[in-house]
Amino acid sequence: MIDYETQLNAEQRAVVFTESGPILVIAGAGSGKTRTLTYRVARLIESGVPSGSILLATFTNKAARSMLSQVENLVKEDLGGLWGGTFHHIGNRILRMHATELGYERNYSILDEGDARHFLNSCIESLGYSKFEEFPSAQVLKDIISLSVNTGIILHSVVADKYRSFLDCTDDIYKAALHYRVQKRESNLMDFDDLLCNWRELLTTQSEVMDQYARKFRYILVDEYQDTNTIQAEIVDLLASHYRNLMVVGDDSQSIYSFRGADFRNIIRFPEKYPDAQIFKLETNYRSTPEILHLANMSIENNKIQFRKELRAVRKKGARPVVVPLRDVMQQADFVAQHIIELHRTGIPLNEIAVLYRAHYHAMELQMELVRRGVPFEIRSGIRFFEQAHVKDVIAFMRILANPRDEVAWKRALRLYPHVGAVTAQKIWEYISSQDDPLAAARSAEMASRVPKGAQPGMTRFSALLSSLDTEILRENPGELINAILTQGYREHMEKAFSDRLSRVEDLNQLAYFASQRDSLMDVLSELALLTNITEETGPSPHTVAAEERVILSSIHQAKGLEWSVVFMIWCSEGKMPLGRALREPGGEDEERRLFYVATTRAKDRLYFCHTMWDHERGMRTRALAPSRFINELTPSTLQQVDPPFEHWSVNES
DNA sequence: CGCGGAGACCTTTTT
DNA sequence: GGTCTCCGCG
Repeated sequence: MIDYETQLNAEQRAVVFTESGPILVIAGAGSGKTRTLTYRVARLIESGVPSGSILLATFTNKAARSMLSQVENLVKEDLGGLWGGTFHHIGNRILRMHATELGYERNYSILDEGDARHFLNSCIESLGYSKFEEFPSAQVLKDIISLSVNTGIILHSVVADKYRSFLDCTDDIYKAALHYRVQKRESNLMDFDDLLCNWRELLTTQSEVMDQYARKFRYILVDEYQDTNTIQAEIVDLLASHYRNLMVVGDDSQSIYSFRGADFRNIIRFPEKYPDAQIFKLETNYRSTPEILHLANMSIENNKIQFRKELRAVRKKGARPVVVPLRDVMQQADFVAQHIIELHRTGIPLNEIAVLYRAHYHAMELQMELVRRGVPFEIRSGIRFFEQAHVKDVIAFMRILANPRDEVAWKRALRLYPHVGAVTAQKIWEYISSQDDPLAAARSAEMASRVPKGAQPGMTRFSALLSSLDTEILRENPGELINAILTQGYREHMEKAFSDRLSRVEDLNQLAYFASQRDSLMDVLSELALLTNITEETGPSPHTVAAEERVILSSIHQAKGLEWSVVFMIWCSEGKMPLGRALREPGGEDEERRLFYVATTRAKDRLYFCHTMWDHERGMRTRALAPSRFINELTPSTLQQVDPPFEHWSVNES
C-alpha cells in the first residue's frame, strides 16, 4: 500500500484522488508537481487501471526517465505496459505500427538534426536554389520549416515575421519545403518534427487508428504542459477525446522552449478548451530554503506577462545565495572545482551538486579543471554522443540494413571508402536505388564494376561486408552486428581517419554494449536517434564511478524538473546569461529570465552565482563583462556578495 | 573526381 | 573546438 497520507499534502492528495475528467494543475517550482503526477499514476494502477491504458508524457528524456522510475518505485511492479516517455518516443512507438497508412514503411529511419540539414541541403541543390545568393542556408531553412510545423503558422507568415530578409524567395522556400517532404517519404525517412507531425496526421486522417488509441488511453497525463507546442497540444486533445481523463501539469513561469514552438498559452487556454476541468493550484514549495525561493520570486516578478503565484516556503531558514565575482574563466573553473571538493568534504554527496549554464560551450574550461583535479562528473551536454562522426559512421551501416531506402545512410557509408566522394556516392545511390532491392544490388559484384577504377577495391570490400552483415542472426543481435562492422573494416578505417583513435574505440565498445541490451535492430536505431546521451540508458559502465558519486554538469534546459542540494550557476554575465543572441529574439529577455528562474529554483540549500569580469573569447581581444542583469535587478540584501580577492574565499565562511 | 591542407566562420537551448 | 569552403595537386 502506498502511503498517500504522509507523503502528500492535502492539495496534492486532492489531485491524486480526483476520479475522472480533465484536470489542470498550476504549480510553482518545487511544489511537487511531478511527485503528484507520479502518485496519481501509482494510485490509478493500484486501483486496477491497467498500466497499458495510461499515457504519461513529458519533454526531456531525463525528466521522463526520472518520472517513470519514481512510479516504478511506488507500485513495485513491472510497468512494461505503461506508455511513458517523451512525445517523440511515444509518437515513434505508434508510428512504427501504422507507418504504412501514411505511405511510409515500418522500418523508416529517424534523421537527427545534422542528417536532416544535410538532406535538406541536397534537396536545395537538386532544385538549383543553392545558386541563388539570397536563398537561406539549409540550416536557416530547417529553422523556418521547423517553426512553421511546430507552431502551425503557415510558412509564408513565418518568413514574413521572423526571416524578413528572405521574403523575396518565399515561394521558392515553400517549394523547397515541399520537395524535402516528398524526398523524405521517398527515402523512408522522418526527422524529429515528422514524428509529431505524422503522428497527428495519422490521428486526423485514419479514423480507425484514432478510435483505437482514443479508446486505449483511459488516462492521459502530461507534465510540463507549458512547454507543449501546437502539434503536441492537438495530439493530446485527440487522444483524450474519448475518455477526457486528461491531466496536465505546468507552470507558466517555467516555459523555456518557445524556440521550439512551445506556447504557454496552451496552459492558459486549457480551461476554455475543457470547461469542465477541475483546476488545482500547488503553491507550497518544499524544495528550497526561503532565501532561495525569495530570490527566485523576486526575479520572476520582472516578467510582465505572467500569472501571479504566491509560492510559500516551508523549509527552515538557510544560507543566502552567494554572488561570486571572478577574474576570468580559469578562475571561475578553479573556484567551482575547489568548492565542489570542499563541499564534498563537508559531507555533501557529489550527486547532490550541480553546475548549470546557459550553453554547452560555457562548461568547457570547467570540464578540463574537473578532470585535472580528478573530480568525477557526469555531463549531460556538450558534443552529443550519437552525433560524433565515428558513432554515426557505424550507425549508417546499421541503418542500411534496417531501411535499405535510407539515402542518407547509404551515402555516408559509401563515402567512408577511398576514392568515393560526393559524386561517386551519388552515382552509386542512383544505381542501387533504381533496383528493386537496393541491398541485394549493393551486395552483388555489379556495383563495383560501375565505379571508377580507383574506387573498385573499396566497393568490393563494401559488398562483402554487407553480405556478411545481412544475416538473420546479426539482425537479431545488434551488439554482435556492431562488432562485426568494427572487425570487418571500420577499425582499420579509424586508424587512418582519426588521431585520437583510442577513445573512439572505447565509445564504440560502449555503443556495442548499449545495442546488445536490446533485441532488435530497429529498437536500437530508434533509441539511438531519440536519446542524446548514452549514459542515460546504460548506467555506469564498469570503468567509471558509480552514478551517486558524480557531480552533474547540465544546461539549464536539461536541468528542468530536477533538484540538487547545491547549485552553481556559472557565467552569470551579460551576454552569456542572458545570452546575447537570445535577447535579439522577440520576448527574448523574458524567456531568459524564466531560464534564470528555472536554474535558481533547482537549488535546495545553497546557490552560487558566478560571474567573471573579463572575457577572452577565441581570437577576440579581452573585454570587460558586466554581471548579469538578472543579478543586478535583485535587491542586494537578498544576496551575499563576495569581494575580491577571491583566492582566499572558502566555503566555511558562508 | 577525390583528397588533404589552409583558412574562415560560427557557435542557444531539445527531440 | 568543430564544421564548412576553397584550392591545388594527383
